[in-house]
Amino acid sequence: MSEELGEKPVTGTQSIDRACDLLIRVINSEDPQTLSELVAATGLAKGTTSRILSALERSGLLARSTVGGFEAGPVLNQFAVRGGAYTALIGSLTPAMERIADITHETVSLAVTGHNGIDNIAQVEGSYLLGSRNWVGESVPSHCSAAGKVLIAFGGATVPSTLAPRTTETITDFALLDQHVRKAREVGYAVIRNELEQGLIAVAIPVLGANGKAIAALSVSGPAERITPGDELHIAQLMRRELNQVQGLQQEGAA
Amino acid sequence: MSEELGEKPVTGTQSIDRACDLLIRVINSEDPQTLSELVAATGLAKGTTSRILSALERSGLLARSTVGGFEAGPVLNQFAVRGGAYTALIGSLTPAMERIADITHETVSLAVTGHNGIDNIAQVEGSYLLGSRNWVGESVPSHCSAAGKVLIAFGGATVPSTLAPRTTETITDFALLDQHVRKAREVGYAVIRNELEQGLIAVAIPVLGANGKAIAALSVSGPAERITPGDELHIAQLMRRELNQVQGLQQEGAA
DNA sequence: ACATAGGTTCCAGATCGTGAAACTTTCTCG
DNA sequence: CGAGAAAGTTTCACGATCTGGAACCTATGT
Repeated sequence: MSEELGEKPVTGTQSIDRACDLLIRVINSEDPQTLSELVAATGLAKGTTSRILSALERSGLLARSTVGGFEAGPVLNQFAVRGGAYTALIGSLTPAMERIADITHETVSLAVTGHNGIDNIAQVEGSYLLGSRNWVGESVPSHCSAAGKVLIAFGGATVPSTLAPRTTETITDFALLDQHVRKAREVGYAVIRNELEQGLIAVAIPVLGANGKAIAALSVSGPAERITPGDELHIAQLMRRELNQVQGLQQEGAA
Repeated sequence: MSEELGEKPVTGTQSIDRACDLLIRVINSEDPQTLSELVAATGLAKGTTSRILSALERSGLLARSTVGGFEAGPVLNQFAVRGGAYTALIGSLTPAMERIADITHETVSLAVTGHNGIDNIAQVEGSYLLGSRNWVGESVPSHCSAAGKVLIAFGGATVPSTLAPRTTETITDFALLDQHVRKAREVGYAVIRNELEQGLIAVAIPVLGANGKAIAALSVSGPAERITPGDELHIAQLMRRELNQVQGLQQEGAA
């Protein structure tokens, strides 16, 4: 999903690249992945795939599920219970997110720049029945996410190499995206209206780290019926206010 | 740490094995690991190590820390926020663990069989000041852990290939370990007294899965001054009683 | 018992990874 | 500020290592 022309070929790691690809496919899958599924998905030879998976299993990164197929192994699950790098950040911002959710009644999300787009790492539900579902652990392209736009605007992410459309209103033009990014840098927040999904509005502000660059983005999202263009500034200001109250703590979350 | 004589050589994955080793070293380290440190630790050539780490970084499994050195990358951190495989198990048993801690005032731990020994995946502190520190995310050898003994006894782990001593009382004799394991299977719980650390006593019972095998172990641990041999049965019975109350939920945790 | 799908092992061949050294970049300290 | 060292990256020829097809297992279902 990121092999663009002009990229240097990168040589000397074929087998490792394949192993990484397999590993990531498995750990990003909800269900255990069987050898055959992985062979089909990657196009590798069956023997090769089997050998690589066995190596990953031997190291404890993967394990065979009792129901058949591969899943994350003890080494990774153990890593997960230790918490990972985002826990400090999430911990410091959760109270602010809860207050924002209380006031707006909308879903509040925390996102960081991931390996392939913007990763949602925490979420607090609003009280409305109609709201964003829980997408913690999922990624979205940066150009059609409010969090993505502010992260780009404040040095926390780079412009993606392609602007794939998600709706008819998704920004697919680099110049237009640049305009939105400049605007975000100017006003301190970014918005998406129907750009990720029809009817979905989101407003995001950057969470700035010690070096002045965005390390994360805080966002409020809800349906177009409830969040009007006139609400955007108000929501952004609310988020900024709440975020400022934990500004001291926020720094630890950086790194 | 597990290359014993008699193991089949396993060929065809040298580079992948090296990559896994590097990856695991990095994610199991508290601090970012620099290239030089990893070169020194693994004995690999500098160029080779650099190339492998670059590949792991490219895939998002590792990332370069802002302070220098490698740390877990976005792909793994994202995996961690999704929770990993143990969350269901931990969630279902936490209430029971809290009640046990309330009654005994001692530290209660939950452990599973890991890739290299017994992994502690959850812990509830007792009220005593003197107690086990938090060792969630750490592993201990199965032969000197109460959890390890019951896991072996109830089919949830295998006897390690070597019995390394941790104290003068650590079991280093396979026959003696077998006696302890049989005893555990007979009475339904296992104990360590000074075998992991001088003065540390622990009592563990198995958490049985759908197939009748142990999927985890619940344990209470504290200093020898407080947990006398006479208390062991009592503690085991208490744990069993509390565990039985969530028996229905427990099954989901299997897998 | 047979057939089928899913998975593992084998093997010869050449592709791919290796390591030493050269090179570049980033610190460190006089 | 500049020299020197330390840390990291790239290069390249060589041959060890990985590859993929096919044979070989082994469950599972009919």
